[in-house]
Amino acid sequence: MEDLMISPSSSSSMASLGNPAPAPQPSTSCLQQRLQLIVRNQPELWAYAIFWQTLHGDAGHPFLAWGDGHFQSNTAGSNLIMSSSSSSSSSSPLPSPSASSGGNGGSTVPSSERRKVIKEIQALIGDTHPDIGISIHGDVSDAEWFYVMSLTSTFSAGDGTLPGKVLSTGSLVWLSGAPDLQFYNCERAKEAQLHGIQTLVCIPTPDGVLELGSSDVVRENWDLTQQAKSLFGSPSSDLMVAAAAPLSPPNIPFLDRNISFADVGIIAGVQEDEFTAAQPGDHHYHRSKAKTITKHNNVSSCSYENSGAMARHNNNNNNNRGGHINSSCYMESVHSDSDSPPLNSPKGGVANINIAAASDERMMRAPKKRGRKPGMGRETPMNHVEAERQRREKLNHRFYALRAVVPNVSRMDKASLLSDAVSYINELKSKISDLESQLSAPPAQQQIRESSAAATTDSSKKPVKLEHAVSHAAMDNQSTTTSIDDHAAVAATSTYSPSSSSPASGLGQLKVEVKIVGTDAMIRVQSDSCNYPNAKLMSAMRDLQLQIHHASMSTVKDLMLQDVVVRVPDGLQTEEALRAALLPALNA
Amino acid sequence: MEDLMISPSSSSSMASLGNPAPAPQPSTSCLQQRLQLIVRNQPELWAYAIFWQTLHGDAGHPFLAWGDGHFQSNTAGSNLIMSSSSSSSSSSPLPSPSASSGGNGGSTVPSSERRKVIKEIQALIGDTHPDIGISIHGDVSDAEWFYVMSLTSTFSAGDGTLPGKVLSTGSLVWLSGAPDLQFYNCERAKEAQLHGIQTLVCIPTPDGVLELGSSDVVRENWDLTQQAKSLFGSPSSDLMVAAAAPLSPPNIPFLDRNISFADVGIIAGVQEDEFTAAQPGDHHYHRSKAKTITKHNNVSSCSYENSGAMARHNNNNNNNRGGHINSSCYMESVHSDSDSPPLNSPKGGVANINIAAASDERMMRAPKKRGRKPGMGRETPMNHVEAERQRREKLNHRFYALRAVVPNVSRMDKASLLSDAVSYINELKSKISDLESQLSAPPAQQQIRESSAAATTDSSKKPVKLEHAVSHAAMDNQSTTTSIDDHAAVAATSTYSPSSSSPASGLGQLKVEVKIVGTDAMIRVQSDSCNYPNAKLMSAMRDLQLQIHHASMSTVKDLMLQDVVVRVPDGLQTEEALRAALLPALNA
DNA sequence: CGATACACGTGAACC
DNA sequence: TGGTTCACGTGTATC
Repeated sequence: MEDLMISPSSSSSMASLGNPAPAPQPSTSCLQQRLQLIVRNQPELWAYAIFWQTLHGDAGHPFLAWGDGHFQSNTAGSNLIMSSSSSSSSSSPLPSPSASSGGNGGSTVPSSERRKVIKEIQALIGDTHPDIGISIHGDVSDAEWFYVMSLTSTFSAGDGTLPGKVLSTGSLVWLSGAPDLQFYNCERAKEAQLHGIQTLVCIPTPDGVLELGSSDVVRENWDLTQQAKSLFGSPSSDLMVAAAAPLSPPNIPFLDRNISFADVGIIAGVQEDEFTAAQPGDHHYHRSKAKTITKHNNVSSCSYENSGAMARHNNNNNNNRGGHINSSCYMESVHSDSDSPPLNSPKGGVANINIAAASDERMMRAPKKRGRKPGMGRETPMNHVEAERQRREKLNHRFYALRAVVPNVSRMDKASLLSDAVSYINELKSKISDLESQLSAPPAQQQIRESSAAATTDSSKKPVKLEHAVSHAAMDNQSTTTSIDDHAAVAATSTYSPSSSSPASGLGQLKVEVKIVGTDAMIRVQSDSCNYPNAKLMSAMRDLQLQIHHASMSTVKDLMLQDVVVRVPDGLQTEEALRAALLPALNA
Repeated sequence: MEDLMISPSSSSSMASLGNPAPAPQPSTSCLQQRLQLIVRNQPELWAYAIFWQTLHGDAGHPFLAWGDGHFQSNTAGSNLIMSSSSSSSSSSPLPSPSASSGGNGGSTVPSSERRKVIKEIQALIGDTHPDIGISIHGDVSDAEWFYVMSLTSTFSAGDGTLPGKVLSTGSLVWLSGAPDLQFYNCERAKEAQLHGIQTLVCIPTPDGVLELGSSDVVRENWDLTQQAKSLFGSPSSDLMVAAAAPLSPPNIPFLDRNISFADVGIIAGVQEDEFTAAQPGDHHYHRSKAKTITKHNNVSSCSYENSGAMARHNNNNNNNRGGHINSSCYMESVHSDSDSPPLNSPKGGVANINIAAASDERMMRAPKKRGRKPGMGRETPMNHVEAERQRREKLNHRFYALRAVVPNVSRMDKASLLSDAVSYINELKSKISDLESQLSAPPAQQQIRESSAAATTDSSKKPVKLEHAVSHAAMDNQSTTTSIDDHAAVAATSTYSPSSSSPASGLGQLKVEVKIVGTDAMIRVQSDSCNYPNAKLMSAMRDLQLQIHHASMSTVKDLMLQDVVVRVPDGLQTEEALRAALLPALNA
């Protein structure tokens, strides 16, 4: 069943240069089969799979629209299928599903009405594209409703939506459990959670984003992502899948150790050359640049019948000077380890459609759905390298995730990312304290903020580095420029100039002095006694997570003096920073 | 001159088990010589070296106190030396240097007064331990002042201080340049920067932390760290130093390729066994546990005269089953790669005194002080492994930095850290958007957010996710989200079980007394210091519109005392009423 | 060609 | 014991 359609159409030859407009997407029919395959191929129960395909609207700005979908009904035979191959290139986002369903939560829509809406959508879609079918069966569950309503959704790259985020960052997102969905910074995740989806996964592919949803809590699963990548990542990966389809992998034993690696190397070389021309893969995803057909193929083992022994890899490149081999069984298969290459790199890349050869030997594991292979000799030996690989990949995904939420990643390497994340967190912290202090205070001068809020999605790759302040953050960023200024002000002087900011407060009587001595900081605040400056200060300090050693405040007439000794927090180690963090709260 | 003192005293035999109390530290005299040696041994100008030695206070919690120090005066002959071998085991931190110098910045203290203070300290130290000497010469520079004042500092492991951080993480910290110091999350770094220190390095050792300071900007330097490790990390590493002293590697040619790696393995094995007994090394520093004498030796190549052939490494371990060898020439030298073992791991370890064998062939480079060895043909070969090592270290430091700013790091591994950082950032973002939306909205009922904000900072690991329901959708499709968020927010506030998380907190220890005398009320609150009871109290009083006359709060360990004198409000004229009005806010 | 960055396989240590 | 994490050396790609 569902033998893979080999889709020669998506040839990798287009990968080198980005001609963004028509976006080489896999053919829809093949898409459908792939979706079904990947959903059914899992041991877990997945409710649906949606392929969001990358389209390019005005100005070439990419966005995601429904490419194809498959709903796996839990009642046996009735699967919901909706297809729509790139209806148009219009960039105007369609109304979001929830918006169209009115203000109330989607789960309150009765099933009958849902069916009606589905039919309407069917008609609508069928209008633009005839080769689709929506088979509606008796009950329209919450998940189905969510699935169907997704048909009208589009997501622009880099916005706060989950697929959009995944598209722009190229990093996989795996939300499992209602809390994950509920509190992930994404509307669609919450929507899904409201519709009973417990696990939501978005996997970037060269042509778009594959989304999977399940009503169960499914823990992050490497196999699935690999299967997804092999199915959607590489156009000719189907070969692999076809070969892998049989449950029991071909029993090329090769169980003798000490195999001459020269042999393997030769095999690898042959395979490699063969595929190097056919399917260029690039695994250096984070480099943008229209990449040439570099690749990084690995010959990986497979085999193991019931054996828990995991396959091993032999990492070699074009020339056959293979490395050391100390593993056991090998099956010839090409492994190009590209893990979720971000489609558009932040730097410059126009060519955000690069084909990643993601065929991996592991996708043939658990060919249909089987949990554990119990008996097995020899699993430790190579399990390790495999596990390590998995660990690396997980770590990398975490890096991608971090990269997704941290704006202004100056350089794309991990170290910069980390330090940028640190500074960004500090920035956010101070901004929060700023805001909260302003909030807790009477709305005196409020016009200061309220600046941008636009400029979100434009994700201009390059110029981020400067004015490392606002925006670009994709999701939030509507925030203010003020905090930035604070940071900038902090930069230079060690001896803080008392004036600096604080111009807004109007009445001149606020005075804040910060002195850091050792690990403690002394904060002296002189202010007007009205409007509860003590509460402001304490709240601000709480928000800054300042641990108070001692505090004392006195009111004389309408003047309040506050002296506080706190432990210097990690994030605000300079007097200027501390003062800057406290000030807005106080004159709010 | 200053030939290496072989210090047989610090035998590695004590390394196996951690008897925390008297902390087997190297003898002071040896310490002093080592400090001098390492300072003078560098091509760069280092102002001082301080060895912070690990002591164990109450409950075995380790902290760092002055072990020994050496100040390298730039004026030739007058070096400042202060020694103090573990004056006591008192855990109460001494007053920080700046605090003792009064409220103004340390750099403003006149030199004469500095000298006086130094003398005082000298007397103080001399009292507890007679065998120390502080030689004060004419001018007391800023750096000297900083150095001297460090004498009274202690740092507890894991706190925000630099040595403490290094002690707890076991990772080297190298801050070069004023900005680095200024913005590193550490008070001492900033203090140092204020005193003209431009480069601050903290190197973990088995017995403490070695700190080096320089008035110049010194780039991260592997030689120094290795020398430090060999001097302070491994007791018998000096053997290696002596053997390694000759600059040009011994010209054992071995230039024929295809060398039998069995030979190398044997050599390695011999060397290994020899040193395994003598100097146990552990390079897995981040695991605490009283470690046995495991090691991880590598036979590394060297040689390569002018030949363009790159030297390659053969990585093998105890048993000689070496990996692939395709390199050329080898020189036998044991390379035990231990990099800066963290003394106490965050997890459990009591035994944080483990000896790390840090003998490395590289530490013998630049034997006295010479910058570049020009002749050195071929630096690329192992420069690479070196560079890679440095890169790893840098990355790790970034990780530590991230760990420092991200609260609630569930587990200590990198992956968890990253994902926690992501969720934390998202949390912050959502909070920001929440606040901003609230800010832009009319300040109607404001107490709702108040509570949500209150729940934020408490460090309960898990339930962080619950709070921050609101907003965060920010830009896309806020239509449906608002309702959801409102729901969530309402739920949060209403249910909002008192104390919410905070299970760890003191529980029953909240005590509130209210005494009304005349028109004033005295409020005494005794509570656990966590979760910012001061902010709670102040906010509550603001909400009750209590005009504060005077307030004072102090924190002792995890207990906070707050005394407030307020004017009795109109609505709450009885002590009971006032107390009842305040109570819920306090145990919220 | 040097510097930098990354992934990989591997040994080791901890649960 | 097995799963998991880590650092290391190495090969390689990119700038």
